[in-house]
Amino acid sequence: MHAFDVLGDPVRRRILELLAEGEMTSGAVSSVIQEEFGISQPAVSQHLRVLRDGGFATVRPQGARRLYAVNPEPLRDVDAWLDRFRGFWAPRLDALATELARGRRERRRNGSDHRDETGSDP
Amino acid sequence: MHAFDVLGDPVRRRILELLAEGEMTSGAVSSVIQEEFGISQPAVSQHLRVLRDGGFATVRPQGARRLYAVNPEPLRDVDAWLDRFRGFWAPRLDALATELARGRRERRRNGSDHRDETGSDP
DNA sequence: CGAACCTATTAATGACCGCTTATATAAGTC
DNA sequence: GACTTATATAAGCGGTCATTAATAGGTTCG
Repeated sequence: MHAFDVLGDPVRRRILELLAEGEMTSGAVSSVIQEEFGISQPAVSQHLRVLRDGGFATVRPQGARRLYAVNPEPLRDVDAWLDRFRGFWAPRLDALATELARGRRERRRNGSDHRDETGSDP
Repeated sequence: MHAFDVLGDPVRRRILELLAEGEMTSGAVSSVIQEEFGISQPAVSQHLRVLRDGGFATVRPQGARRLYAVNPEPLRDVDAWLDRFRGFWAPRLDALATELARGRRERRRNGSDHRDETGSDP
């Protein structure tokens, strides 16, 4: 499943928003989501699974609970994909800032090819 | 259809990549996509429609042709949604750069609420 | 140990999405 | 005005994904 497909679901986006604020147990996530979206616990668990499989979240068992946390890699890829559009809303000065960020990101990945990291593979 | 749903499809992402490089006629887009993905002209046309409806692209008739161009707004929203995760991969110095960009973006929108622009509405 | 949690998995169902084929509309060309 | 080109729409089908219901695997605690 592609990064954007994972993010295509509002429940999964909301879960990531929650995890962005810090580690949370599966149960805590479930509570909030069930409250907000009115879906069952298994449904939430399956969304968590998709997030895990997609590399958006990591799990760490703690007794009977499972602590979930954000794994930023795929989100960074999405961010990188957006680079090619930044010119549309970040003219001139901002460009300097994002170019800085981009260059740095580029360097961090092992001086790679940059082509189509998140892209649409025919 | 939500922004991320629109971006969930590889064909649509590819179309946006093409349009990012400049205006293109429907036909030109179709050629490339049909070549790369092996789908029909109507299929491409339908994807263009989704991009139009989602506000990702604008059209401008020119004789018999239709010129498509990127409309960055929804992409900017996606970018804004990512803000809450930037801390994960843009520590310290990069933070300055993105914070610059973010502040500027914030200011440009009419000093709004910033909450959940692209978000998952329960 | 056994009962009460906490979380994940499986199987089945329903909805939606993307594709194709067929067709419509509109503009250029002879 | 007929023919071709350019693009869009309509209808129908197949597949995929989210959800639920039922269940299973662990963990804590009395």
